[in-house]
Amino acid sequence: MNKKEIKIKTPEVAVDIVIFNLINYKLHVLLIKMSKQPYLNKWALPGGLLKIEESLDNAALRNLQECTSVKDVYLRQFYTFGEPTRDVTKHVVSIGYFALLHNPKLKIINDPRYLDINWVDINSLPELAYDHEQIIKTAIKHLRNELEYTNIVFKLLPKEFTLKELQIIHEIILDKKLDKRNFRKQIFLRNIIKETNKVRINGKYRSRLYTVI
Amino acid sequence: MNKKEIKIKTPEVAVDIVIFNLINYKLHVLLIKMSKQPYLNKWALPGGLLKIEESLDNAALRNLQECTSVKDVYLRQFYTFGEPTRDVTKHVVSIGYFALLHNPKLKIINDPRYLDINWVDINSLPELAYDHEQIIKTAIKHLRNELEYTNIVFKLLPKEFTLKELQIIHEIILDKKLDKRNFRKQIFLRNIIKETNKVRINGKYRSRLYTVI
DNA sequence: CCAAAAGTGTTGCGGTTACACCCATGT
DNA sequence: ACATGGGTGTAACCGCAACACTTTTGG
Repeated sequence: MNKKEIKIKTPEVAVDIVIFNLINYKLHVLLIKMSKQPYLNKWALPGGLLKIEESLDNAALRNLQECTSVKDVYLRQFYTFGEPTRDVTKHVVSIGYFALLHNPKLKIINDPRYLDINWVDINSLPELAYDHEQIIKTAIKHLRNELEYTNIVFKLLPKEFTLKELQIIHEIILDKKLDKRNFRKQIFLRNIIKETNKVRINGKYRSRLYTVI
Repeated sequence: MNKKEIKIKTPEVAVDIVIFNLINYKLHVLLIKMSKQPYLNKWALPGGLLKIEESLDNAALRNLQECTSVKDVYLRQFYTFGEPTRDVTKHVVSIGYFALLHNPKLKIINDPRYLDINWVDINSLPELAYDHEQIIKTAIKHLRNELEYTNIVFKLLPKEFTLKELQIIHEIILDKKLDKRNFRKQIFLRNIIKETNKVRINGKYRSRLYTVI
């Protein structure tokens, strides 16, 4: 008698994490390559089943930390995906989280479920396992929406950043060009950053560094 | 050998529905009284376990229709609650939905889980089972938020309504007084309602009825 | 004639947008 | 000297908020 024969069929619960990171002024997400059928060699989001007596936020953080070494991370639930067909093998309801962080170290993969791990530009996603493309698209919408109400964008930047960088991130997430002077006016008006006395030297150009208040 | 002994412990999945309705110009939610320990005689939200191979939206609609007779209903997922302690007996992850409707017929209760069913003013909630108070509070926040972006508020009104009624709903949900002239200007500007040639007579007063475009 | 609700416009302010030139520096 | 990016201010416009009186009608 093995487990499968006696298992009572109920939907299972998982979390999937859309981990955003900015590389070369492009928004990337962390993907892992799967080691098992039916999604062998397909890319997918990090994630996994919720453990009994574990909170959703914990499960998200745990799965995040299996891939990256991070301390201060913005991690937020944004939507739950439950179509019975989203996983071809069984019915799994997945709670979507997105994370914002800045160039974290990736951990060596020691998870047998994963063959590889990589940052992928959100504009050049490969074919993804499950409904993970939809999850990423939905995450981007929520990220865009939150940008307008919160200061989460700083989580994608290093401690010290230039105004140009800050503007570019806004442009990427909102997917439109912004006016330099209006952008700076607005930022200063909101009183959320302050000058440092440092300057970033980039070739012959130098620009002032700022930091979050 | 019974089921309990061989059951593999995993979190279960449920949906809970916050059904909003407007009664006497007050926002109400539908609550049911529970028939079983440990929440015997406690009020709770309608809801129930997700069936295998059932979509979340379907589960929400099914549970909604067990209580009310509705055709056109606005039903929307807003957040997922998964604290292991939210149900004292087992670990249930619950996907929260809210529904907007106008004075639906309540069905006779034929669900053995329910002793009673009732509309309750959101400002005089009794002590609730599980974390349902938190779920309702969260639903109200999301309702308020959506009000600013969408036209969902009409789902709480009859087909034909007065501008006064429309304004009152906005005031209730936003929890603040609005200026009559500004409100009407805005509504007309948005081009979302049109005049009917009917008039509501209320005692000695009469006001024009409008309908959604 | 008085009380109560319906209905109707204008003005001012504040925030957003549009827009162009100078500076510093490395080649 | 010139090419490139960094940095800065003003004017027009639009949406939002504040605000009060007239009309109707039942008692």
